[in-house]
Amino acid sequence: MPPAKVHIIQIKLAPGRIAELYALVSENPQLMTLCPELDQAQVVVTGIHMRQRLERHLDWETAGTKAIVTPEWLRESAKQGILLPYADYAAIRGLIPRQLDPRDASPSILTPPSSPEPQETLEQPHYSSRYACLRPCPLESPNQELARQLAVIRQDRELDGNATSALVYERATSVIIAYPHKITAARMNELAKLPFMGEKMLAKVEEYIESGTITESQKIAASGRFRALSAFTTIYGIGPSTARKLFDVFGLRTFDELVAHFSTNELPYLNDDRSESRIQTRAPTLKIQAALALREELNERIPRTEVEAMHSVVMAELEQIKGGCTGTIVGGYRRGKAYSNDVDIVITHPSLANEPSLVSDLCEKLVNQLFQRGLITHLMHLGSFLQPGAPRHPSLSTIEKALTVFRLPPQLDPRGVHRRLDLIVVAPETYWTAIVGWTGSKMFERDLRLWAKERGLNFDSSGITRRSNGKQYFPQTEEEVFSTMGLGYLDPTLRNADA
DNA sequence: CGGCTTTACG
DNA sequence: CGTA
DNA sequence: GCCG
Repeated sequence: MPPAKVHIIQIKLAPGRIAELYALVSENPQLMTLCPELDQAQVVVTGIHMRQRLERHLDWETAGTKAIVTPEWLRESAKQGILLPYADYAAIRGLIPRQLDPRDASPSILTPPSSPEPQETLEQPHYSSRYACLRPCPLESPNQELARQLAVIRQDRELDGNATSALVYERATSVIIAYPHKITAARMNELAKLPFMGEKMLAKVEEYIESGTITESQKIAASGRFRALSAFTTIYGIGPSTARKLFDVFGLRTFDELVAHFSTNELPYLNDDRSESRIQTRAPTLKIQAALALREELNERIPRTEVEAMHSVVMAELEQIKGGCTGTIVGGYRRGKAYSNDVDIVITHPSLANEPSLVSDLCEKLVNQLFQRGLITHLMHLGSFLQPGAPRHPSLSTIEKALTVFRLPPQLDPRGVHRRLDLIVVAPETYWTAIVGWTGSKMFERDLRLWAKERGLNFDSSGITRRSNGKQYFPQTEEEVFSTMGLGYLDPTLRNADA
């Protein structure tokens, strides 16, 4: 009997559990294989128990042709090394899972009344994939501490301006946190088969297993220069290059020295004071001095309840400008993080369809109104207003962003902590690519673009285009964003590919 | 040995 | 150069 | 530093 084709419905399953289930399937190839297409699956593993809920994914008649089972079936089958009877693990009351007939296992599908297109199969997510966008990666990993120590080396390379070396550690770390088992000496053989695990990386992992620490990480973490550069780059607007200059050229070591330095100096490319004399109708730009003063607040993490409060406040103001907008919180919040570093909201409205000028209008109006209300205190970036004449016309810009500093009104936050808030306004046709593009994580997005590029596509937040002919795709659901690029779907909570 | 995501804005 |  |  060929392996059973198993599809996992991610909805209603905890992120950690989803990753575990994927791992179980992958580890038992003789028993079962992953099937990214629900239509073609023989066995469907789901946490759903209600018929109506299931019917959002699968029509009732089709469901009757498959075995719809609970995750326990998968776990027990993997443990015992056999395909256990489906009927004992029915997920839905009143739907007896069908026992598979070996005869219809091999041909792809026997009765496909509702499968018009051949639709090539999607690449299935797996922790051994070379692409972060194909590795299910929950927030918590059994290898958190190892990842943390490797991340020290990565950051050191980054601070030294060695982006390429940093990238390797970033990728290796990403693979390690997607690996669903605690890495031990017994697992080294398997680890060595994973992508980006080369000679040097494995040596470091081995050292960690044996001693609990990586010498190089320890040494870096103890270095005064590393500590200073890390501290300096926590300030918004100071990156590796500026931090090195401040340390090496100006000899600065502490925040107090930074404050003194910037009370008489400003970075040249942030030194635009032309608006100073005019009456302030626009939020001031955040310059280094202000960023230094706000450093502690901006680095304070934001609990989910407060992220939601910020969203509510923004949506209430938006409703006054244009009724019926939708605004979705993306970023780390959408990936399930308990605390966020900033808040990203993707906003759209039906009337913005194919109207780039309305997109930027709405973005500007929203920012102005929030500034008038005292809610936005600083502005780092406002999307351009597509000047007639100069700009090119790659389908115009149907996406605008405003990078801001925001404070909740005193009733909602007596402390009035300054928070980073990004507002992204998009036309409805680019809504779903914007959602995927702004949900992250960073490594996930990089590999999404790399995957697309290697397949002749270009992915960005404002759409998917074929590189050869410029043909544009506008997916109508998040799943469609993935399937358009030939990727199996991954729940947002499984896109935590960064250390 | 070349490539490593993407690219406009300030 | 720094940021998303 | 690792991959193709």
